[in-house]
Formats: sequence, structure tokens, C-alpha cells
Amino acid sequence: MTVASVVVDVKNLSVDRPFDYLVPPEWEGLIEPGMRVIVPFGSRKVQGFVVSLKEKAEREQLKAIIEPMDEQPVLTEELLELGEWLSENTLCLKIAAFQAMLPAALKVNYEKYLVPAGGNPGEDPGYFRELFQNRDKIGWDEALRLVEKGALYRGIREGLLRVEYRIKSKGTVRKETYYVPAVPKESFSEKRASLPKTARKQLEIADFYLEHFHAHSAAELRERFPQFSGPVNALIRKGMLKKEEREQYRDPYEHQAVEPSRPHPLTPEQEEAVRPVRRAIESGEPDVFLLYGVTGSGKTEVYMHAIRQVLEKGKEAIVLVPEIALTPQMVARFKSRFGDKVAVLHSGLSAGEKYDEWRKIQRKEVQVAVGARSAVFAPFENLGIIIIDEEHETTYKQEETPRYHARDVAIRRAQSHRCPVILGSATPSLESFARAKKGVYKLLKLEKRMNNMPLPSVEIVDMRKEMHAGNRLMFSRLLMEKMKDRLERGEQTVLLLNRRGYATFLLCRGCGYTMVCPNCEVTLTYHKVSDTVKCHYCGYEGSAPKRCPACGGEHIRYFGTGTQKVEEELKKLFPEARVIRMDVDTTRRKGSHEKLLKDFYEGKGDILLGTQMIAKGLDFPNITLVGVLSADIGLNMPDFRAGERTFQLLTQVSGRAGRHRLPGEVVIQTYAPDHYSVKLARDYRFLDFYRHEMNMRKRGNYPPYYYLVLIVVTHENAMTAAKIIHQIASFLRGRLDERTIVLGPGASPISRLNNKYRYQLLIKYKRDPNLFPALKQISRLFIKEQTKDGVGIHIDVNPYSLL
DNA sequence: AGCACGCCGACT
DNA sequence: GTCGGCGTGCTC
Repeated sequence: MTVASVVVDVKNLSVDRPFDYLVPPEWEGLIEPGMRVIVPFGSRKVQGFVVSLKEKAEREQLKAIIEPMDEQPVLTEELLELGEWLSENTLCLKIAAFQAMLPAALKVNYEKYLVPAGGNPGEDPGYFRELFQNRDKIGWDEALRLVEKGALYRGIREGLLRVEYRIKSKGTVRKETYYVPAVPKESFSEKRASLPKTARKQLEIADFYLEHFHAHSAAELRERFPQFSGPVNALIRKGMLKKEEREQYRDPYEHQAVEPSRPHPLTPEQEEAVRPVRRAIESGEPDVFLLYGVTGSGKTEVYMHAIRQVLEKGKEAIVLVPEIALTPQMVARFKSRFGDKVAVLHSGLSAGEKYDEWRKIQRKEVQVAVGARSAVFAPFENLGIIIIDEEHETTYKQEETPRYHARDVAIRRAQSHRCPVILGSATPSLESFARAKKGVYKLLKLEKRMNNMPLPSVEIVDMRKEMHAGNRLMFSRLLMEKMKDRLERGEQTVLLLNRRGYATFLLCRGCGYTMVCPNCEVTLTYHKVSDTVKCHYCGYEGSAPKRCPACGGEHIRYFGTGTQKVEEELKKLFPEARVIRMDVDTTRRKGSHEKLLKDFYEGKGDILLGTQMIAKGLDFPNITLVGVLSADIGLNMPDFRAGERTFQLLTQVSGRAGRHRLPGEVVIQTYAPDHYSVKLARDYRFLDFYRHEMNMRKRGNYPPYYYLVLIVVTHENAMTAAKIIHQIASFLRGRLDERTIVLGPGASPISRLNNKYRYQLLIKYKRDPNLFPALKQISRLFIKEQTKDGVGIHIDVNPYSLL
């Protein structure tokens, strides 16, 4: 007797543990850990993951597994273990951890419906028949809408109706029909000879097969022989061909021809950087390397050389890239070097395409996975290296449960596989650099740019002085002059403004009223294109008021500048310039991001204006000027990482200029020209920035000196949320180490979001063995309030956003 | 989460 | 009496 321990797909803490099921004899030996199965759970049927098998049950009366959903496990032993680790460390449900590691196509939908169930026909009250209207089943919800609840329950009790459950898979394997020769070529040829002379089409198709003697898809045949189905079916009847359904991959890069490329020779500096990595690959030492290399120093080439070595050893590699850097340019680079050994996983793919890329990995058809955050879970079994490019990027932290950081997951996986990790960046996160300094990570440096191009020269413009000099435009005189110059020379300019929309808030000069989102405690942004006001947090959109909603006055003024307004101003100042605007509003459609970049690359634009999405990956030879319109945005955020983010953004965007033959220039406009982040970014002084910022962090008891845990309680009623967070606070106090600091509780910086009030608590700790046990208890303690009253309790270990 | 079971007010 | 509302506890 084999018993399977199964974690069921029910998102509730009370069932967040394995349940035991009998493996039915017919599936004996076929069901393995890591497979999805369908099991009875209470009166329902649910999906579950087999986490382990054992020989005997610890209790009587086990139910049996209904059926497996997979032929092969979808989670390896290592990933099952990783799932346990994830749920422990991010405090999420096991089932949520497992699902986060798999493509969405493997999730399922549940359907509850009614079927007529024999019963005694004489007792059939007739209206059930009416209910079904000749259908053999009806959805539960639809039945509830049509018939009294009582009548349904009566029908069920009396045996006239039966409730059934169905589990529907979301993703599908795409199949295509192929026509395959049914006999060897010689007998095929003989059969061809005995075809009647009048069957012209059949002869034609048979000859085609003789010439290309292999399987052909229906699509291919249709192209050559538009009316192929009749004759082909005749050939099938005559035993010459047979029909076959074959699995097909959806290939999003199908129409992109990629030229193969050879590895570039490394510079002595790159060679030196890659050497310790090579040793670790060879010895299987799970070292973490921090590759600190200035922009344009050729980090990617170092990655590729390491990957090549890994592939030569018959092992596999994962490369993580921030989502917005996952451009066709970037993908092409890997595809050209490693050909069809590469699978690409990013959010631009459809669920089906992602599923197909994932299956290529699962089936060992590829050895390299390039992708955004979740690609860290690529189901390789013989990893030789994990690379995280732009490791400082905050997109590596998932902001929904499971709230994991890809860097932590990568390091954990590397330990299981005994392989190295490379974290690469020109502006490493403070956390990583501090670890490198302590020797926890190994520091590798690239200080020279490829081709020895100097870093662009950066000038800071004090916008307060511009104002005093009577310039009220968004552009300083210096920046305008340089832009004019680029336009005349036919070179390109990149402008960064980290704010979309037209105006960031609307204020009535009559009464001081500002427009706030009806669902959130956030000012609304005016969008001129649509003449609407939008909430950038919940997506609310309303028409822009002509009069003040409070006093009826007509003096509504628009403050704060977004990309739309800059675009408008640009058109006035430089009517001849072709401006490409790139922000969430212009890139929402699939593929538009790529299209805009391609247009700019091909010279269809003189100025690229955008939010931070343009700061990364751009590697265009004709960009010689970068303008940062307002470096202060973000600096005033209530976030201890504001200075770090600003430094990183300024450095990254500066790196976009002058990457090739033409030298680059950067103009940074700011109202805070003396801020250390701005000044140190101008001179590319990362080390000085690091020292300064570390001091700030030390004084504020922030990472990397302390770890953080953020607890947020949400509820539509402010009092309820406040009450719960206070109860949590008093529960924690006294239970924690005396060096652990509890900040708050208090209202969140965004005190209301999507009609829910938000209260929070920030915990700072160094080492506290009591903390995690206490955190785990919190959700259990308030489980009633969570299910009954809709109280939300969110615990974020190492949060990146404190809003 | 979603379902059964069980205990109380309202209507036929 | 019976129906249907919601609170409680369980799911291998």
C-alpha cells in the first residue's frame, strides 16, 4: 500500500499542511512526488501536489487519489524543498509557493455544476427539466439565479439532482495535425504506381511525399495543395499515409532570424574577473560573486564566457534580467551566442508561450533560461551557474505573496546544486556590496569601459537659479542649447522624467481643494490626452473637473509635470523634432515597448522621452545626450532607499550616452544640487556614495545593518484596521529580543488604497530567534477576523516598498 | 476556501 | 411545524 502526502490547492492557513491519500493500485508506481493530482477534499474535488510517498498510513480511512494530472512531475525534489523553504522564509502558504514556481498555465479552474440524477421520474417536479433546457448540466451559480435555493437543495436531497465538480486546466498543449508516410519508401512507391491515373491530386501529393519523404503538417500541405484534405484522406484509406497529432511549441521569436555569433575574446580585465568564477564552476563551490563593473564594461561578455564553460560541462544556466531590459536586442544576443539552447521567459509572452518555453526546460531541450524574476525557478536539475544582471534592481523583489527576492532564491538554489552565482551591477545594492566587503560574497571588478570610451561628462543644473533667472520652462538653458545642437547634428537625445501623465496634482486656488482618488489617499494625476484624472495606484479614472468640486470656483490649477506635459513643451520649443514618448501609457499594448525602441534605434525619432523604463538596456550608438529633467523626484519619498535609488537611476541613465564612437554628455536638472546622491552620481563615485549611504543606514538602523519586516493591516473600516494592528503590536512586544525595534503602529504612507484603510508596523532586527515563530502565529491568531470580516494581514520580510 | 451541520427567528 | 439565516468546525 502506497500513501501519498498531498498539499491541496485551498488557500487557507488551516489546511496548509499535507493530507494523506491512498495511491490506487492502477496508479501504483506511476504517481511520484512533484506531480499534480486530483483528490477528494471534503465534498469537493481539488488539485494538489504530491510532496512525498510513504509505505503506510498513520490513520484509518484514507480517501484515494482520483487521478494524476501529469505524466512527469512538474516539480523536482529540489523545487519541492525550495517551496517549503519559500513558505518558511516569506511566510506564505505552501500551495502559493508551489504555484509561484510554475507557469500560470498549470493552474486550474474549478467548476461546480448540477446534473439530473435519475431519482424517481414520477417525483420530478418538471421545473428541473425546464432548468436544464435540454442541456445535460448547468452551472451552480446559474442554477442559483434561476431557481430558489431551497428547491435545489430539496432536489439534491431527494436524489433528483446531483452536484458535480470539474477541474479545468488553464493551459493547453498546442497540437498540430501531421500526415506521415504509413509505409517504408519502397512500398510507398509501389502503392503510388497502382493509383488510378485519374486521381491527379492523389498522384501529385504522393509524388511530393516521395520527393520529401517525411511528415508534413496540415498547414504545410494546405499551402502547397489548397484542397488537400480529400486526396490525402484517400491516401490514408489506401494505407500510404497516416494522421498524427503532434505537440507544437508556440514560438514568439519564430520570425526573427538570429545570426549565430562567436564568443568575443576577453580583455585582460574581463579575463581576470572570470577566472575565480571558472574555478568555482570547476570545483562546484557555491560561491556568490558580486561583479561590480561600470556601465559599458562588458559584464554580459563575462556572463557568456562563464555560461559557455557551464554548457561544456553538460550543465545548465539561469540568467535573470530586469523585465524592462528583456528587450529583443538583449534576447537576440543570447540566442545568437547559444542558439536553440536558450529558452526565454518574460511577461510579454502569452500564458501558452510561457508554458512552452517552460516545457523546453523541463524536457531538457534547452540548457539556458533567460528571463525575469520568476525564471529563477526554471526546473533545471543540473545547474552550473545562476546569473543576476543588474542585481540592484527592485523588480527582483516580488510585491505579492510569495514576497520573495530572486537573489535569495538564486543563492539557495545554488547551494542545492553546488554551483556559483554571479550578481552583476554598475551600482550594486548596498546589501550586496556590504556582503562583498565582509567577504560573504566575492568581489570582482571591471573598471574599464570597452573600447576605452570615457564615461560621459555630467553637468548638474540648479533649477532654482533657472527660476531666478526668469526661465520657467522644464528645460534649463544649458539643456536646451545642447538639445538644439544635437538636432542640428542629427544625433539623438534621451530625456528622463520619472513621472507619467500631464500634471501630478490639481489644486483649486479659490479654496485650496486638491483632487484625491475616491478609493485611495493619493492625489490624482491629470492626463491631457484623455482629459481625465487618473489614480496611478488603483487605476481609477474620472473626467477632469472644469469647476472645483468643493467650492464651484473655476480657478483649478495644474501642478507638477509629467511626461505628457514635457512632450507638449518639446513640440513648442522644437517643432521640427520628432519626439518618441515612452511610459506606461504608451507601452501598455503588447509589443509597443519594442516597437518604440526600434523606431528610435532606426532614427525615426530625435528625442526619446520616457520614465525610468528607458534607463536600462538602451545601447544605441547615436545617443550623445542624456537629460534628467528632475533628479529630485523620488528623493522626497518616505523611503530609506530613496537616495540609493536616485544614485542608481542617475548612474544608469548616464550610461546610455556615448556608448560607441561618439562621446556622450549628460545634463542633470535638480532643485537639490547639493544632495549627495546627485553630486556623487555626477562623478561616478560609487564607493563614496556607498560610504556615505552606509553611514545614513547605520544611524537610522536600516539595512544592511538591520533586517526589516513590514506588517500591514488593511480593512475598509479604519477603526478595525487600527485595532488589529495595535493588537499585533502588543502581541509582539515582550515576545521579541530586546534589541529588536518595533516602529509604529501607525497609518501607512498611503493610508487608503482600493477603499481599504492601511495601518502598519515596521520591525527592525539583527538576530531574533523569537521573531519568526511570533510572526507565524500572527496570522493564526487573527484567522477569524481574516476570513469573517475581511481583514487583510500582510507580512513582508525584507520589504522594498514601505508605502 | 467552501461545505455540512446545527441552532434560532419568521412565515404558512 | 418548516424554511432559511448565519455561526462553527472540518477537510486525509
